[in-house]
Amino acid sequence: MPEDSDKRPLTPSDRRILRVVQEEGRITNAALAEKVGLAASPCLRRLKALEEDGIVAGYRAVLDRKALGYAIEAFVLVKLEQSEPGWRTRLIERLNAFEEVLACYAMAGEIDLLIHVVAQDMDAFGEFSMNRLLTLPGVADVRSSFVLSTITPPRGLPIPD
Amino acid sequence: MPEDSDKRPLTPSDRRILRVVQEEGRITNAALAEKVGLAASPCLRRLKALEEDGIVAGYRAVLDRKALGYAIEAFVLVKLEQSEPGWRTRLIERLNAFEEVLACYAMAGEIDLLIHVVAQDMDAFGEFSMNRLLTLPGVADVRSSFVLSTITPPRGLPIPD
DNA sequence: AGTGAAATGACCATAAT
DNA sequence: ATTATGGTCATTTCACT
Repeated sequence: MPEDSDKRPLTPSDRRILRVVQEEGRITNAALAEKVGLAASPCLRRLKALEEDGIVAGYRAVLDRKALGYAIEAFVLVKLEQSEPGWRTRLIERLNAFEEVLACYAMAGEIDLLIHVVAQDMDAFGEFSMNRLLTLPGVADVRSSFVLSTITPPRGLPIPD
Repeated sequence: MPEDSDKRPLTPSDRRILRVVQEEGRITNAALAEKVGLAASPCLRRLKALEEDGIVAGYRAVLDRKALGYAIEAFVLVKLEQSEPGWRTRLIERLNAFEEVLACYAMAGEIDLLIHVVAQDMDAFGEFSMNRLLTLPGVADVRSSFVLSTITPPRGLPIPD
């Protein structure tokens, strides 16, 4: 039922625009136009169209995790119990309410959920994991894997030609 | 040895700015100033300072993965072999060269690397995983976990008061 | 191309140290 | 007094029609 509205094919200009704004989200339209080799006016129209179509879903500042005091970054692997219908909605709400959750994915296979998390320190992480995650209704087990270093920092999707 | 230069404490205004730009990275300075209750000029000065200090590391447009034709999103768990010094640098280079890698983390514990990946379809994913990842020198084993749905879409860090 | 809005920098005010 | 904050205004640049 959720249908991909209309997949207008991307023009080469669109692709160039996407490549740039994915890396420099706050670039001015004037500078963007120059980079992609368009005049300002058509460049802005294309960017707006990409936003309109949801291809550009939004813009975010990327903040420095450590500078903000989050020493711990981890991925938490969650197994769920077989449970009543409706668990999903409630669980999503509860998870989204945890500020330390950066992202959460429902997965195929052994692990049911993969949760990307930050915490100020190990104590805070332990409190989150033990007292808040594990006690959620439907959660059977949690296992945590800690990030030692970021080899490839989060970056954009490839934009094929 | 890379030391956190100077941790200027964040003012309440800084925090408000960070909360906003993390969600609306392309907001105009004028609108940002209004939202955080500052005049345009000091607001811009603070934002620039936050960028200067690396607290704001950059800005990115968030693109729609499916709209761009990536049906597959997965996390690949990699185990490495004991290997010669210098493996790390070479491996990082090789990994970064793969466009389908959205992020890659060195992890503590059983799994050595966690790689966030997209692919157009299963064929493309298989080709990447089998022919390109697994054949990298030093890679002992890869296991893939596929994303079924995104429960909490990637969002910003919590900014405490 | 033109008009209104935004960005940017020079300068001032106030308060806390 | 110095430092750190915010404000006002004038000029340049940009967004958008």
